[in-house]
Amino acid sequence: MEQVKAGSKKEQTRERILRAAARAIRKYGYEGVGVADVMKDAGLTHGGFYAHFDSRDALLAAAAEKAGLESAESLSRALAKATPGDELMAIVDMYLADSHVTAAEQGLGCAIAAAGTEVPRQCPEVRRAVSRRIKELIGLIEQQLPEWGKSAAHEKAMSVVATLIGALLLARAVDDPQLSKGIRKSARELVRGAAG
Amino acid sequence: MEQVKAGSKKEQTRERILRAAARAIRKYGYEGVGVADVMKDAGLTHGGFYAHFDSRDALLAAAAEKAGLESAESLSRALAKATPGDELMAIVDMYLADSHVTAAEQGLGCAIAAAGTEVPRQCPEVRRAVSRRIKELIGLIEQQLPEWGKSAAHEKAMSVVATLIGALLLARAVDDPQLSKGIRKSARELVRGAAG
DNA sequence: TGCTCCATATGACGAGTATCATATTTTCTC
DNA sequence: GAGAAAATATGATACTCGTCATATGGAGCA
Repeated sequence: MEQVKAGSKKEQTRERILRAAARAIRKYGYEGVGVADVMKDAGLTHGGFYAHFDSRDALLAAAAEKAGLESAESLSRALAKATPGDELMAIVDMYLADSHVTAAEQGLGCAIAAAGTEVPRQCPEVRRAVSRRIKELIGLIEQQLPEWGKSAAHEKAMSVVATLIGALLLARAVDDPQLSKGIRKSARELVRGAAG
Repeated sequence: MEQVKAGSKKEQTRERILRAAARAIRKYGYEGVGVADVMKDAGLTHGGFYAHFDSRDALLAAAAEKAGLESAESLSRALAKATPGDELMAIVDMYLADSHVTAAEQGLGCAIAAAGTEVPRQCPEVRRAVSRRIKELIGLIEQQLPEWGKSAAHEKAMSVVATLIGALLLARAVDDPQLSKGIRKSARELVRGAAG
């Protein structure tokens, strides 16, 4: 793929396609991302797609990266607004909120909880992007656990991320709203106990 | 769909199709289950499929149920072999073992960790089957937490299941084997701390 | 052995897919 | 404003998918 000047028209279009693809991943999963639909969502027709990406897989990899960046930004915003000393639970409460359960339907929220089980079947580029994103997420949680040593904080952060993602996955999967709420509440308590 | 006599030839064939479909869900996810491939895997040709199931969705729902039953049996076997008093950690260690990370590639292991993020997009029958299966799993863990009261055990069980599934999802998604192992180890410690 | 019925196979249809060659429109430069 | 270059649209190809109508085969019974 050739070089594209920053800020050029083509670059802006590429960005629109990428945003649409990131939305599609959260809404429909990796397998559900169709070139034609993404292009339509970006306000374009399907044919021009290959002027921007070498293949559908290349799009998926770039979109996975994009989705990760968007989520990290969202977490950083929540962190900035949190009351000092309570940053971890602010993240947890945001992640396990009702609105995050339904967010995927609108193409918003955590892409790992929305399509994570498809990642092992994706091309290496996607897997690499997602792995990077997961490490970032762990690092972000790790920084909110200052009372433990660096190594212990890292250990705890990994399990906290696992609990959050697992809880959101289950909360979205079950068709019983009360169970969905119960799962998230209990995950919150588990994290609080482990971090407090 | 008409009634089928138990033990009849047709029933046996239906069972073969179902097993093949359950394998396919774990290998390729719900969206990756194709009627033709499943039939071929069951040793049949694609056309005869509709003599056994009304639609692909009906197959998915039945296969989700089947996959849940298979996993429950597997857990029960592990439970029977565990040393008394250590049942919970026996389950945890089996669930987070190296072999379970790679199991999906062979169509084995937990279907929720293999295709759970696709469940919200499936038909109501699939969602119902999966919800039932999740409740069973929570109940099974709950029974291994006798030192807590019934209500507290249920609370804890939900978060334990979330942690296990989240950890396995992440361990399968990342392309760094060391990180995969670290995530599972830390999840194990979190569960041990919460249950011990 | 011959007939009937159940189970499975063959083959086809229409819709949707990724991909690409080519045409058209838009944008920029002189 | 005219011509050049970039960006996007049109249309086609080859393929896969779920679904179904119909044909074939084989088992059990007379």
